[in-house]
Amino acid sequence: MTIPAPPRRTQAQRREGTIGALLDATVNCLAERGYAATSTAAVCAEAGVSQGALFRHFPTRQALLVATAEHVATRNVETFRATVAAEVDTVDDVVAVLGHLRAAVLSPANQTWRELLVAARADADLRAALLPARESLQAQLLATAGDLWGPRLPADDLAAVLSIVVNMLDGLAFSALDPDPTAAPGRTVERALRLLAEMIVSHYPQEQS
Amino acid sequence: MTIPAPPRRTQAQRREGTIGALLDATVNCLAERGYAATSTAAVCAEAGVSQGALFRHFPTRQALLVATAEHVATRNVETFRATVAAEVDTVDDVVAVLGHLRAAVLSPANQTWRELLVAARADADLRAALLPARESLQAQLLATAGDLWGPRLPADDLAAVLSIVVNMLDGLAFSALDPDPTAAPGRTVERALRLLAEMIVSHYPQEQS
DNA sequence: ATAGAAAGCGAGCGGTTGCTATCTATGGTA
DNA sequence: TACCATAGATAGCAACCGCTCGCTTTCTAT
Repeated sequence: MTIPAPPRRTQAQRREGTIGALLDATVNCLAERGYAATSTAAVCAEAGVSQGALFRHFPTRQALLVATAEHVATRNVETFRATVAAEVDTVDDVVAVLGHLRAAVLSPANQTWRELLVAARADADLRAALLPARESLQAQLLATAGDLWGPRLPADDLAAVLSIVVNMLDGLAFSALDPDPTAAPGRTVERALRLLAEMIVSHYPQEQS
Repeated sequence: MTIPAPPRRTQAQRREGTIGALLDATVNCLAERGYAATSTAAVCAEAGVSQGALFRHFPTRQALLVATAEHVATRNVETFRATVAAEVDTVDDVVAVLGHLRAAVLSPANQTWRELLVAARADADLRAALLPARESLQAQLLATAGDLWGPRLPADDLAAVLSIVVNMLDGLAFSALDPDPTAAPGRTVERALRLLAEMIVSHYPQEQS
């Protein structure tokens, strides 16, 4: 009948725990319900934490969102890095990479990032906070792509190809109205990705090995 | 000292006038301040109309936004149609068309459409209202592109190319953090557009005339 | 053991939101 | 003219928002 002894945690552990829960909850809320519906109350409910706890660690809602942005930015970099860790020679290889990238772009972390991006358009402070994270993300993405394609094409062209690919995938994700965008809305997306792969490979033929 | 005689307007004219003013005001609010800041009060202030007038013609805020979506959808079709009304033979021609398309995508009407797109992700009713408009828009876009490129490449490939182009431009617009995305954030966007044009032209060489 | 600091809680405050109820003004109709 | 339906204006309501404040609980240092 006795209440089980609560686990003993140091203050830093408690702090880190609730902050982590709040950040994860914010990511979930943003990805599932969108920016407007991500109220402090909703985040606290999802995190299993009171509002007082939230405002102890984040002075304002905006601060929480900025912290969440930086949180998912690092996650996204890791995801991308893990996604393109493959050899690319044939068209099918490129198609496979594009498919994996597409799945990564549709992940909750990237969904959250996108939600924050559009919100930043109407919020100068959030925009200022997102800019460096975005540049760092792009730089790391470029470096990762360089490891894969470096010898195959000049650096400027690599940035251009990357811009085409990621912006297309982002545009696809932004404009997706269906709850599951990978479901069959016609094959034109798959066809477009394969066409893009063919164009890239034929425009930059592999070095003779 | 007498108040100048108010112009005599029929009821239908009054109705149409305020509805038009409300729709235009909603487009402006969405494009400039974003979805969340587009409150009924803000729209009414921008339109120079009372809230009572708004709720007479639109039973709910959502209905206003849905009507606005259909409003800008037709506008966007016209814009696109006017944008691609050019001959395309050389790479420079394609680059020019892509540039015009980019400008069109960054226009307020398309900005509004994008704002509604992301809002629809968290709003089933708005999503249901946007779906047919989106399909119609895509179909008309495809038809227009067919007039330009029809003899040059098979229909399936045309849809794929179109998907690549518009999704890339959309992604570019969505991810733009700067107030003026056309300003010089490096030349990589221009480079990417030119590269894309080269790829398209070389992949689908023009028919011998 | 005890005092102080940090973490967490939840009631509540001012402000804004979408929307309604009530009233007046205006155009159509006999 | 008299009458009515429609259009528009104004005031205000209930709900929700971000955020604050006083309080209790939990860890740390002496």
